[in-house]
Amino acid sequence: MDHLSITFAALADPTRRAILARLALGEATVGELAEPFELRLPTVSKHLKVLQRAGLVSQSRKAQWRPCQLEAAPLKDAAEWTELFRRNWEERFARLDARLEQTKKEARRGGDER
Amino acid sequence: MDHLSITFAALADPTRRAILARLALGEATVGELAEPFELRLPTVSKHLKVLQRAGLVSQSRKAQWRPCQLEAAPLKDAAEWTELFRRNWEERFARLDARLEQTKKEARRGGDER
DNA sequence: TTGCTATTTCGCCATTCAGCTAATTAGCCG
DNA sequence: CGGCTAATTAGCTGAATGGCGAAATAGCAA
Repeated sequence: MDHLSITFAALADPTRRAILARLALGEATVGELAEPFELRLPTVSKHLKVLQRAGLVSQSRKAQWRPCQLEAAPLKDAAEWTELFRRNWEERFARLDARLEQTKKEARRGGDER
Repeated sequence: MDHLSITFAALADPTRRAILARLALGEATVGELAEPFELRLPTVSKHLKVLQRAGLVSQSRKAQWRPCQLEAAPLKDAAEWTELFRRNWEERFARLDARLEQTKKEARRGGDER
């Protein structure tokens, strides 16, 4: 699987997006991350593994805790893809729109030349 | 499932992103979309349904053809979420970084006042 | 060592998903 | 009508996913 697909897949879950939002406020342990959701630890642990596979989260060690930290790089890639795509398309759309406008104008002032 | 999750999930497949890219060039029938991939029609049809559920593609009818068209609105939502998140986080990161810089400076010039 | 806490790994189950083939529907044309 | 093409639906598979509880691991503390 390509990087972009893995990133989008990781973002395609509200729980995982909430985890990311929480991590944006600063490091947190797995337990701390689990607390606001009504989810068992193993479940959260699995979500974290998905996020790590996407490179969105990294984990360090402090005694028996494994604090998680946000990593923004893949998010940047995803944002870039989406933005670029959208911009390209809107440009194209604008050009198409202009052409239709033009055609309409020609039709109004002449009818069937061309 | 929420809108954003559905959109991200739809984007989390290279085939579907390729279909969107093709549609950015203009309308296409299901057969035309299927051709460049080595995929059977029903498979492409299923991908299209996922894209439609996400509101990324709309389908009209022309005789026995069902030309597909790109719809950009959900992409905008996804881009916005990602960009906003990233920007927020980078701001926060910059602030944290500045604070660390500050702490380092204080440590250098004094040691343990606080 | 024993015990306590934090976290992961291991199975298990139900659901979803990407792919296929075969069959069905929809619409044209002769 | 009958035949042709386009596309969808139905039904199947294997793989992945999200949830769980139970067991294993890692590290501190007494």
